[in-house]
Parts: sequence; C-alpha cells; structure tokens
Amino acid sequence: MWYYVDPHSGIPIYVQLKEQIKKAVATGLLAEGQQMPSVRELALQLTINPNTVAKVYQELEREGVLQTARGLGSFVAKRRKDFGPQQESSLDNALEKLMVEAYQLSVDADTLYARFTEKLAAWKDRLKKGAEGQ
Amino acid sequence: MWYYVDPHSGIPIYVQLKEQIKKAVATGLLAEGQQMPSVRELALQLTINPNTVAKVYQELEREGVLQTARGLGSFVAKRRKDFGPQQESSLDNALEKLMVEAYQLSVDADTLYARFTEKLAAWKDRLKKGAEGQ
Amino acid sequence: MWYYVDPHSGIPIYVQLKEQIKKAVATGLLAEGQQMPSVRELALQLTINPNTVAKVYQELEREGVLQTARGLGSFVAKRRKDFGPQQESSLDNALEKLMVEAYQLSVDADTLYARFTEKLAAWKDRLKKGAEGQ
Amino acid sequence: MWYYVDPHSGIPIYVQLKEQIKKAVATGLLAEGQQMPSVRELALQLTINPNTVAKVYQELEREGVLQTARGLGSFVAKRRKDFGPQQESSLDNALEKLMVEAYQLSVDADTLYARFTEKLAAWKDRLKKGAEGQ
DNA sequence: GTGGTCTAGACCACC
DNA sequence: GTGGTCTAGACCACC
Repeated sequence: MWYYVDPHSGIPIYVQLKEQIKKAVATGLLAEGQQMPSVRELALQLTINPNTVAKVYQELEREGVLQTARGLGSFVAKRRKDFGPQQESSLDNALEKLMVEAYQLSVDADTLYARFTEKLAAWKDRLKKGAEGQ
Repeated sequence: MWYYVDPHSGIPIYVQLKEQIKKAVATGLLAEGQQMPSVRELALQLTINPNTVAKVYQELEREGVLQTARGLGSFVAKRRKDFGPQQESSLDNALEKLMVEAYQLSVDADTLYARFTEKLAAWKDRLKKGAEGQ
Repeated sequence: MWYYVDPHSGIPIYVQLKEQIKKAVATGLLAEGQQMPSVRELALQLTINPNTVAKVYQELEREGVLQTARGLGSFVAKRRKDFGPQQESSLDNALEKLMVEAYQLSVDADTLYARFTEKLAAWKDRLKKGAEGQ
Repeated sequence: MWYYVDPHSGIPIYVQLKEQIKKAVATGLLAEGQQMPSVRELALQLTINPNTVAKVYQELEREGVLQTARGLGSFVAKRRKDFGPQQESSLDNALEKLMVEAYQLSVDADTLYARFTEKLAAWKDRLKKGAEGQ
C-alpha cells in the first residue's frame, strides 16, 4: 500500500492520511485483520513526524477503523454491523452535502444519477474482488 | 431567509454560514440575482463578528456562488453552466467520499441506492417549486 | 477552580486532569455553559505543557463534557439526556467493577450498601445546591 | 476456569487477565487456597507471552489476591479481613468514580440506586452459592 | 486573544 | 520490536 501526503496542500497532514486509510479499508484494499505498517515505519516512508501518524492511528481506532495493541501493532478492525438511527441521520447528511455540491458543479439531476449508479457498481465490484482475492 | 449559527458546535462559524447559504442557493430558496443582506446586517442578526461574514461572502464569491458589486451589495450569482473535466473530477471525488462514508456507517449498497434516489427525487421537487414560486 | 496534577504519580497527567474536570462537572462545581480557563492559562497554572491541556480539552469534547470554539475558548457542555442500551451496559460494567473492588477491600455487602447510600445522598445534595446556587 | 483475552481490544492483555482473575475470586469461582494454573500452562492456553502471565501473577500477589510459593505454584490467597482507614478511603474513591461515571452516562440518582441494589443482591447470591458449592 | 497542527526528540509501557 | 505520553516551541486558523 502506498500513501501520499502533501504538507503544502492546506489540508492537515493527519486528515489527508486518515482519509486515504479509510478509503483503502472501504474499498477492500486493506482487508480486515491486516496489519498496518508501524507508526515509525509509515512516518519514515512519508517523511512526516511519528506523532502525526500516531494521531491518525489513534483517531482511526476511536472511529472503529483500526484496532491497536501495544507491543503488537495496529490492525484493520472488523467492520461494525449496526445501522441505527444515528447512522441514518449521518447518511442523510452526507447525501444532502452531495446534492448541494452537485448543484454548485452545475451537475443536473440526471447526470448525477447516472454517475452515482456507475460509481456504485464499480464500488460493489471492488468489494467483491477484495472479499474473494485475499 | 433565516440563518443560524452555533459558536459552540465545534464547527467554525464561517463554515456553518457558508454551507447554509450554499444549500439555500442549491435548493432554490435564494434565487439568482437576489440581493443578500449586507455584511453588517447579517452580522448583527447572527450576533457574530462582521469580519466573519465578510470572509464568508468573499469565499462564496471566489466559488462563484455570490457576486459582489462595490457600493451596491452582494447578490446570488448566475449558476455556472459549464460542466467540464474539472467539475467532473470534483463530482467523482464527492461520490467517492460518499461511498467511503457509507461503508464506515455500515450501509450496504442497496440501502445507499434506495436512500439516494429518495433524496434525489425530493431535491428535484424543491428545485421545481423554487423555479416556479419566486 | 483549582486543579492539581502529580507528574510522578505514574498516572498520565492528562488522565489526572481529565478525571478532575469530569468530577467537577459531575458535582456541579463547574456549571453548564461556564467558560474553562484557556489552554495556555491552565498549562501555566499547572506548570505542564499546553499540548497536554489541549489533549485533555479535545478528549473531553469528544466525550461530550466540553464544547470548544476556536477563537472563543472552551465551555462546559450541556449534559446529554439520552440513556440507551449502550449507557446501560456501561453502567452495569461500572457496578461490577465496584463490587469486585469492594470484595478486594474486604468490604461486606452491608457496609457497601450503607456507604453507597450515604455517598449518593451527599451527591444529590451537592447537585441540588449547584443547580440553585449558580 | 476459562480465561479469555483479546490482544486487539485496546486494553492491555495483562489488565484483561488480571481483572478476570480478580472477578473470579470476588465471585467465589476461585476459592481460597485453590491452585492457579502455572504461568506456562496459562500462557499456552491463552497463546500469550509467559512474561505477561508472570507479570499478572506478580501484581496480584502484591495486591494480596494470590500467594506464590516457589516451586509449588500460585494459590488464591486468604481474603484479608482488615477494613482500616486505607480501605475506607479506597472505597470512597471507588464510589466517587462510580457517581461521576453515572453522571456522564446521564443516569439519575434513582436509577443508579435501583441498579445498584439489584447488582448487590445478585452478587450476594453468587457468593453464597460459591461458599456452599465448592 | 482563542484553540489546532506539526515537528523533534526523550522516555515509558507492553509484548 | 511495538505504541503511548510528554515537553518545547513554531506557526496557523479563527474571532
């Protein structure tokens, strides 16, 4: 796995790294139970401070994406299965944001629908391959 | 139009206000060409610092949502009609973000699809009414 | 309000401070909406690093004890009112821990009961005074 | 007796094991004088490092829960019967912690009381059975 | 003024 | 070896 951060992008480094890891997990590139590189290793590779990587791992653990064991390392957590009212409202929020952004990009409803179904199909595919492959 | 900001919400005030204005524009609550309240007026109404409102208007102008004419005030800009490669990649990005978030919320593809079409229909409705109404 | 930390106690400083603030909130010494000292101020007062205080404030915000607004400061949050199944199981856990500890301290069930009701009464009292007082 | 540890739970393994043993003793599942499995045996069974088990036994001995005789093995210690001022203040501390946690969980005083008496009754029951049974 | 991010580097806890 | 805590201090974002 390769990660990439740009310290001059204006987006905090730890946010950039967090989003990349979340995406890798969501697309099956990182499988459940898989070991993450150590804090020091990843810091070296990205030439950022170990503290920054540590912060990312800690936040991802709190969000249930990673699991960390002192002395052992960090691992991709099992995906949680509960979809409750809190998740529902978060999803609604995310969908609203998408529509507002689409409007700003002068994307009409039909184009948005087409693009969405396309992406969704691609995503399902990647997930299936991830489940079979590894 | 009524806006609302909560200084204690953890989300920067200027972000809260910006998103509300963008949403109002995207749903047709604010029509093209409509005049926005003055910086001072809005600041008073929300009891926030005028600098914060000014920043919001400036950023929205840069993003093409508002247009400001010195001495006259700020107005809702005409919606940009060009959907080019830059817009395309922005849309792709937004869609990817949505899928990653859905995964994290343990929303499966079918639920996501159902929710999306629902929201999209509601959005089309609001737009149509906005176009007729005002 | 006076806080106190001992860097040589073996318990991380940030844990010590966190627990003291939580206790102050729980007993009404810190009222809802009250402003906390700034990160720098509290760091100076305790002669610890501002980063350590910042970490405490951030964790307490995530736990819903404080609310932070950039540029304004940190404030005691409104107490959340939802008591769901997750809270229930946390409470059960806390009670089990208490019983195990009581056993280890050779406290019999009757003594534990007596002590508990005593403490509970005292706690109710402090809360009532806090609600009236401020 | 069966113990169970999860290296990925975020809680140090030695803490998990310690708490389980303490709880087993406190509920009478492990009787006074009963022999504990050897360090190696337990390490094998849990597939953890023998050093970790050894550390647990050492700490439990310091806390008066176990007694170790060189060459013979480890045994559940006799329960200490002295309830002095030190025990008293420990109990007070534990009770305070409980109330603070209850507050944070938005548990009101009446619910806490009800839950506490319930748990206490269950605990008395288990102790009685333990004393008769084994 | 307020809090947030990041670096550099020390030292500790866990396995 | 692994991650966790803490300091010292720079610089940025927000109001």
